[in-house]
Amino acid sequence: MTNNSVPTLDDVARRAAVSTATVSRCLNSPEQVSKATRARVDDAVKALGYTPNFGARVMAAKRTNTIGAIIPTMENAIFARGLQAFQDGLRAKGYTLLVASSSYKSDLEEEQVRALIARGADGLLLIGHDRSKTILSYLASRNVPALVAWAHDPEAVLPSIGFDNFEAMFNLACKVIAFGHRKIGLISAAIESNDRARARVMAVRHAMDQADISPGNLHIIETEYGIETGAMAFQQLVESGTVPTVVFCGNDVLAVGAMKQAQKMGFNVPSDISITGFDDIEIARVVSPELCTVHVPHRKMGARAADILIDMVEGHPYPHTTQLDASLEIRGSLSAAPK
Amino acid sequence: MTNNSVPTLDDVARRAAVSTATVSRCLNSPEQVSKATRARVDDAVKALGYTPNFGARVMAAKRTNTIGAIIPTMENAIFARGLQAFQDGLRAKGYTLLVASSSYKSDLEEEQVRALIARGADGLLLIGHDRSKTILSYLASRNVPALVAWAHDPEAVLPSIGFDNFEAMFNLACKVIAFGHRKIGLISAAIESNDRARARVMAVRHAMDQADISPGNLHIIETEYGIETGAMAFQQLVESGTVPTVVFCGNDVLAVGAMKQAQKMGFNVPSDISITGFDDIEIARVVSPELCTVHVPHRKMGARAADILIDMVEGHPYPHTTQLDASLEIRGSLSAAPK
DNA sequence: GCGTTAAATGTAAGGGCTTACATTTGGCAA
DNA sequence: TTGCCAAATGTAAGCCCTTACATTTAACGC
Repeated sequence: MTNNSVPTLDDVARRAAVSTATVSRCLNSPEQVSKATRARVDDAVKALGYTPNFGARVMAAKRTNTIGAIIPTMENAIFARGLQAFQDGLRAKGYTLLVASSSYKSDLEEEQVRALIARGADGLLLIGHDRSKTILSYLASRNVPALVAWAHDPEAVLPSIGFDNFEAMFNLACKVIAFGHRKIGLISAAIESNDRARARVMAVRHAMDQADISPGNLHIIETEYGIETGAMAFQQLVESGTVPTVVFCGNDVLAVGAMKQAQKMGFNVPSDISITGFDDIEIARVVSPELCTVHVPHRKMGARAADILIDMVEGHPYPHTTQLDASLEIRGSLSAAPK
Repeated sequence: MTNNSVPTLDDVARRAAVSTATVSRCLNSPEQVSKATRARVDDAVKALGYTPNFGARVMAAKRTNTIGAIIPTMENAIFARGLQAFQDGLRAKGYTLLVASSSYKSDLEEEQVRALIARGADGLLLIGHDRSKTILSYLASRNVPALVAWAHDPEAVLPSIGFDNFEAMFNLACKVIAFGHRKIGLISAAIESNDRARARVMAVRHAMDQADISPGNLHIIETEYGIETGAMAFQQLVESGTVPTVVFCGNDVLAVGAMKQAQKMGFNVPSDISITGFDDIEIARVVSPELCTVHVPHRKMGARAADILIDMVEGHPYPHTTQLDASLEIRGSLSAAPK
């Protein structure tokens, strides 16, 4: 480079005594360039410390090799883990991940969708099916493929990969009911605009219905995500009336909070109160008793999501929905209902 | 737009009957445009569903409003939490976060640095000071400001925000030694190219030295990050010779693994063996006994890091190093050494 | 050595935006 | 009314790549 600024394709071309087109080809489809030339160009690239200008590249090629992901929060281990696998999958195929978080707020999510697309995301990973028509039509109009993860709904417009939240929770609930539980507490994440949480609640209701347990025996508390909030919710649950014999929790974090609080309040888990979670993150095995929960294959989901989304972006065929199995993990925090 | 493709500035300009320059100004410095015109342009933007083309914008403006962060892994709650705060801070000032993870590998980190810069990151957040000269000079040559977090070293080339890993661990070690412990185990993350881990190990050594405890009384096991690996490391430690009365762990996750394993092997924590962690993530309070650890202000660090990095990027003055306090959390997993 | 063809390389046209500079407009003092 | 100046707006030059198309080179069979 003649001056002290960042080198461009032109500088490389000049130094290697070839045209810019050849340099570009060296970088993008080396097989089209003769060995000798390629070597010369590579040397020049190295000597100048050249890195292609992203903006220019995007403009010229109309592709960014960037995939955006919008998750509710990075602080939930479940998303972090899935996302790590997702990123590894993307990296393996030359894509970069752009992450944004919506804090479980749908207007924020909408903003993030726009931001990511504005930045040229070739495709988007979203969590759950709940979102406004606005977003959907925006996605459609911009022609950006989007994949929904952590949910499974063959009916939905967007393709998805995930497990059946309803079914998984339903299975758990049936199991719990078979253990003799009739007075049931449920600590859930906010249900509005969170189809996963909603499905889980509905599943418990449905299982109770099938077992002829009056809906009046179900007490639901909605709260934010967190150990603390789980603990508070448990306390509220207990103080607000009859003590349940089992408390379903929308996820492991809430469950751990609930369990801690139960123990603090003098209940024995599980002989006084059983507690169940959802997700099977590491913390589930760390508490004692170990948390009975639903195992979700986060990593697998992330990895597969990467493959599918890339197929979508590159125009290859892909499955509209991919269902993974979520399995019950019956552990110490669940036992028969006290007499 | 005349055809069915994505609308451009030109389309907006035409529809609002102004020049492209005016539209651009409306978007970037609205105060330069008269109210009436602005309204007209805004309408056109909305009507067309216009979103600026990122690539073009980057090319023309040479700024991306993007900050890159390279963390070892998203799966460690400590980074996830700090990063969430970091992102919130960036968002508040109109920046977007680009995340990459290096899996604790320095060559991978180097690759990611290049990738992020190639994508136009205006600034970079890195973890820890350990990295090759290559990276440093690359950063310098590209003129991209970088801030180091989770570490504090006034001597280092790169500005940093964090706490003094050595001092924090030293304080903890002194406390532990004051409890009468002499046979000491240490489970650490890999030390090579991880200055935080190294500082923590050195701190224990130093504290022992000061207390005239022979270095022979220290047994160190290096292992990867994870609950499982922590458990295995503990087992290895115990089986490889004299049983220590205390086991320092490089972080909470390892510590939890170690504690679980200790209990599984029939040790009582803390009366047989004390165990300490580092980070004070949620899990530390979930295990029983609660984990004695060092509290690190992750969120604060993330938030401050965002502010500082933006100042760097925008050319404002900023502190070369910012030290935060890491405080001891003496909890149940630490007690006096057994007689 | 010639023609034919494939491989290698070059030429140059965008791509959508920002911004320096040029021009127009409108308000206001004289 | 005129002239001046600031505010508002317009014009057009890049920014740095990729790629369609054009051209040159090399290889090969005869």
